[in-house]
Amino acid sequence: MKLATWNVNSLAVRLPQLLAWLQANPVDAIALQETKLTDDKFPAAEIEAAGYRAQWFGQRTYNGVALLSRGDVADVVRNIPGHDDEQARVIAGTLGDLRLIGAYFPNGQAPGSDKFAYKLRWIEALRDWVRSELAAHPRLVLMGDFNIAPEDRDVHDPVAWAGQIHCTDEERAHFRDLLAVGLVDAFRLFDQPPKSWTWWDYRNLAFRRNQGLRIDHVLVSEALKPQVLACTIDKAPRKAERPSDHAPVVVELGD
DNA sequence: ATGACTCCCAGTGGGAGA
Repeated sequence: MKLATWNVNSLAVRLPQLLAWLQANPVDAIALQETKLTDDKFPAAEIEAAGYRAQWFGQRTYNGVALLSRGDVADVVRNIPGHDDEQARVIAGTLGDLRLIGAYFPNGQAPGSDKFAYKLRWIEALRDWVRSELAAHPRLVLMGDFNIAPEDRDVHDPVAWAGQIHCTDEERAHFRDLLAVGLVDAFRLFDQPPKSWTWWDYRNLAFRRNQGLRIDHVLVSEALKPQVLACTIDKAPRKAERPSDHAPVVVELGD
């Protein structure tokens, strides 16, 4: 079984690339972030024609998430129950005996800003909810754009990024608190090439220079950890014409 | 270097992203 997460930075723009990627990488499920579409504009027909069922939850201009899967998902949840939020950032569903949660974490803009405070509160609410989800669903995957580079080795220039958004001690502590509910970073279960990133700035020839951050993650529950066979970043879509600034992350689970 | 690019909604510019 293969799962993926990809911040597409506008599904309206990236739909052809998504469909091509799914044809080349027929994963069992994929979580999408930054669809930037109201629900009435979601391209459900095109996605169904490509062989995927879809659940979606969006809004105009910003945010928006979706969960695509080969089979039907059950018990779909949109956003964090009990956490009032105008922003469409979470979609969850159960595929077989796997609980899948796709999330688009707030950017946070700058340490000390209102958006930064919102980011931290949002992560705390997510953590509390994921803890309860884990109790009900031991086989759980939390994947998406976390907007956090967990360690310095996830940053192309840790000195320049020190204390900057995505790299602050507070964000990293919140990431560790999330792991502490019983999750593990699937990417770090394996030896990985140095300078592995999932996002590269559109500016500065950042992709060509491989100047990026690893901010998109797949976290698996302790119960799933023994079944993780591989976790990789697919840089190919970042080389396309009009790419998203993020690359997909793919995880393979054994039986 | 308070830059750079891309997307969106706007409307011939500006906010946000990361």
